Amino acid sequence: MLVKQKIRFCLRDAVATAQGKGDLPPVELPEIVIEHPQDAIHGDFACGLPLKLARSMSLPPMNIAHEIAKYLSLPAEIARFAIAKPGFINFTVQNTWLWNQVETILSEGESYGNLDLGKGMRIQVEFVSANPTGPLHVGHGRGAVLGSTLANVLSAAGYQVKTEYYLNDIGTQIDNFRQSLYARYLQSQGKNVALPEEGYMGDYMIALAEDICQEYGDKLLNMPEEKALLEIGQIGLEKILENIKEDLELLGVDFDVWFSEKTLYQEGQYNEAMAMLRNKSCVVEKENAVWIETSTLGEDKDNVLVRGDGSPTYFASDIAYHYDKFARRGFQRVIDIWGADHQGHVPRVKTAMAALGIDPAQLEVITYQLVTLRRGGEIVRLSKRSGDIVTLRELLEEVERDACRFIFLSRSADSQMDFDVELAKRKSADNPVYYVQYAHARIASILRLAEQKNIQYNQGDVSLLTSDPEMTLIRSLVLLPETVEIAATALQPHYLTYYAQDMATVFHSFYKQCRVISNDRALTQSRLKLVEATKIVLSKTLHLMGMSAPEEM
RNA sequence: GCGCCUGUAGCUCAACAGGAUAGAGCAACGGCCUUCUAAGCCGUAGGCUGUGGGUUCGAGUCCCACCAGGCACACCA
Repeated sequence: MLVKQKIRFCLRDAVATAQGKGDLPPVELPEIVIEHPQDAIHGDFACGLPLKLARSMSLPPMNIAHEIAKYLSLPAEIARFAIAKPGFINFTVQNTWLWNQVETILSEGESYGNLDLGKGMRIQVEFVSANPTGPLHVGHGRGAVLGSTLANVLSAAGYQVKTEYYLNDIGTQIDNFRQSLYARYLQSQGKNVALPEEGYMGDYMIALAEDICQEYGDKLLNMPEEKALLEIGQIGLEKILENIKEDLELLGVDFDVWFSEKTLYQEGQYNEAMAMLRNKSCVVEKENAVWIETSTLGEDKDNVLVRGDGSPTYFASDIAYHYDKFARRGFQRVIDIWGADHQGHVPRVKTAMAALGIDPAQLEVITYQLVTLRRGGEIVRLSKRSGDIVTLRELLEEVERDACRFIFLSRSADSQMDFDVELAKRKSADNPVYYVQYAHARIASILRLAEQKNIQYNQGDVSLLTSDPEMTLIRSLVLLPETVEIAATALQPHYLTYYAQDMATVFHSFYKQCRVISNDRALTQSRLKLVEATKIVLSKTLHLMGMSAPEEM
């Protein structure tokens, strides 16, 4: 159990005791929030509970604090507490506990920081899921980094995580893609044909068509259009999917499952979900189409499930898909990561889940704001169909993977993001990620030197670590578990980037002030333990973020 | 027009479900390498947290109104 939690309990018990003895009025307790004071002078943990209780108890906060204090029985990790105006109770941890944590980190290695929050619960994280009709663009990169990091974090927090990419391999856009590609192919073969009105206009389609010409020649010319369309569509899809997979690999992202939309129609999920909706009588036929009456379920309007031409909409597929996640595969929680342009879709899907008898709270959708791309001062507009896009590949050819991940990760999903390609390229060398990795490499270098000098330190005495830089460093190390906790609970992996930077700052400062390998044999051994623990924590944090922890730079 | 997100230092962003003096990086300025990596350290400067009300012992954070930007409101996905 985290120390934070133990403090929470000891406060709760103290209030209950005080209330039992009649020293405090019997009011209901609010949630007890334990935080880290900004100023170290106030100790390691702080709680403003007396302030929160002042109103309901009609007593001055300082009086409440003193009453609580009378009955506090401190957990072993805490050395002392203090009451501070206007009504805080501050706690300071035992040095022995901090020293023990260094040993704990050394013995646990990179499993340090892992938690049992999820208790093995099965959770799915679905992300990217871009249509295989064109290359990934920069925005998809953001979703990919967000999703893969979140999956790592949840896994560390004790969930059984599966990652998934939903492949839209059927439907209107795929038909459109086929026709666009076929037109480009015919053009490559010297035919004078026009592209479909709303077709995919990007130059990559020309390159793709030429690529197919190289490989297949005029083979597709000599077959009926119907057949050629299907054939070329399949070939094109596979090639683009291959590209998408390469892009994701460059970004260090992979998936446990690639889920094909088409299979929803082949394996019955679609029919089952639709039948269930009909049974709940929230499906009607009107205006020559099949609708779900979402308006009677709390939405603004009804939505079409099956078009006039008999083909299901994306929404219908999505209902079947999520039905599959919960009803067939039994995930207890599902996290979807979508671009903000799908924002409006969230309540509809949740409403449909409720109609299927699935608790909508089991589905959590994280929408990330769109990436605005700049080249210098100029804004680049993104549109796959018009083709004027900056691809993820283009970005990755210019900006290194770890740097790219760090930039995407260091903004909260809610905030719109400016990604200046020029800047990212130019500044790649002083991106914060290198600052963090440099700290790791520096430690590796110290440990190499210790090895060269044949210094054994497993008998090192960590209680020799008493100076400010040393204790500050240990205090930073022990924040890893709660950083994982908050990132996993809030589903906000950007906390990791800030923790990583803090860790590096504290280490670099320690490094400047404390020589590790010195003539003081005993101190050398204890400091070697400390820096090795630091290396573990840095490495773990970098790995959670999907970045490398280099031994040298 | 309805809804969602955002507005914090010159720029890019944080602020741990309301807390103590709002923090980093970059850019600017001034110092620090005969010792384990200077991709580093130490310091200076930079703010009416978009505006106006409200709730609270306490508001960047919650509520209302307004201003500005983004997204979305399809028988596209």
